[in-house]
Amino acid sequence: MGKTKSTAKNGEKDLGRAFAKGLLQWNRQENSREMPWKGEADPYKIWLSEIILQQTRVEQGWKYYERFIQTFPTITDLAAAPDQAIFKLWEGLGYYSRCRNLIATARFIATERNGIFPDTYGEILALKGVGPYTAAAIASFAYNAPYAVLDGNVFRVLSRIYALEQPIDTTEGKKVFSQLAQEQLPEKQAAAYNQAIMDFGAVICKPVPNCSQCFFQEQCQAFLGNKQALLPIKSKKTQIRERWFHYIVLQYGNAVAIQHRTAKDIWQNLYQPLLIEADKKLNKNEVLLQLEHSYGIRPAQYEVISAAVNLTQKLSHQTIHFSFIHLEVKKKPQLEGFQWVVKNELERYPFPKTLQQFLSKN
DNA sequence: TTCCTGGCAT
DNA sequence: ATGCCAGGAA
Repeated sequence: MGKTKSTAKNGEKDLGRAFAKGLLQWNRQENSREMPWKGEADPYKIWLSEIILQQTRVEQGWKYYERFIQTFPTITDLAAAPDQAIFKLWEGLGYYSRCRNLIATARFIATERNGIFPDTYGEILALKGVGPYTAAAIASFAYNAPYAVLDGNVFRVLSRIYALEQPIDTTEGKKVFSQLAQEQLPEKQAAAYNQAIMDFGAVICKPVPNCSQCFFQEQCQAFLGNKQALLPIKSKKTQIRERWFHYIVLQYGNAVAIQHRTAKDIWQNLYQPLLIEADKKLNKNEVLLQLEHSYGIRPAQYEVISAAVNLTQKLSHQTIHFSFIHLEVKKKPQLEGFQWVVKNELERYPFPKTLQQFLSKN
C-alpha cells in the first residue's frame, strides 16, 4: 500500500539525481561542444540564437547567427532595419514565419519596452515566435531561471535513462515528460544543466546512440534492457501511403500476361498482371487510356470481359486499393517484359496473396 | 531517391 | 491536428 509507489518514486528520484550529477560533471570535464552564443549573457543574442535554432541544426544556424549579430548588434538595430534586409539575412534558413515573428518581437521590444528584453518566463513566453521550449531556454540561459528545456534531445535522453515507453508525441506524453524534465532540473544550475542535457543528446545520446562513450551506461534503463535504439516511442504510425493498383488481366486464348516485379518495392520478385499504378482512384476509362499511353494497346484490340472488382489490402505503411479489368485480346500484343502463361499454369508462379486469391477465382 | 527530424502558430 | 522548410540519414 502506498509503499510500492513511494519506493518507485524514490528509485526514480535517485536515478534522476545520479544522472543530473553525472551530466554536470560530463559537461565540465568532457563536453567540448562550442557554439558562438554559448555562455552568452545578452538576452537579445540568446533569443536570436534560439529563434534561429528552432527546427534547425546548430551547424546550419551558426553562420546565420554570426551574420545577424554583425549586422544588428542590438535589438534596436534589428528593430530599425527594413523587413527586406532582415529577410535577406534569413534567406535559406526556412520556416520564414520565424523571421516575421523575429521582426515583430524586435520592434515590440524596441518601441514598447525601450529596448529592454523581458526577464521573466511568462513575459518571454508571451513574445511572438516564442513557445515553451524557447522561453525556458532564454529564461535559463540569460537569467539562470529554473525552467527545464524540453526539446527533441531531452525527450530522447529522458525516455532512455528511465526506459519510458510513454509516447512523446501525444498531449499526455508531453505532459509526463515536461513534468519529469522539470523535476530533474537542479534548480540553481538551470543554465548549465539545460545546455548540458541538449549537448549530451546531440553528441552522445543521439538517435543512434554512442553508448560506449556514455557516463551513464551502467545506470541507463534503456541500455540495461538493450532498448536504447527503440526509444523514444512515437505513437503516430509513419504516414500510411495510399496506392491504387489497377490491374489489367490481359487474356489471349487461354493465356494471361504476367510480369515479374523487380522494383525495390513491395512484392519484389513476385508476379502480377499488367499494372497501372496511380496515387488516386482511376475509373475504367482512365485506366484503359493509360493502357493505351503506356503500352499502345487500343480499344479496337480487345473486348472488356468483366468490370472492376475492388479489394483493399492494408500493410503497415501503405494501403493498397485494387481494381481489376479483364480484357480479351484478339491478337497477341508485343509486350516487353511480360510472359504469357496458360491459366492452369498460373499456380506455378508466386503471386501476392490478394492477387493469388483473385486469379484463382477468375 | 525517399524518409526523418524538429518548435510554433493556427 | 497540420503546415511550415531545409538538410542529413537511410
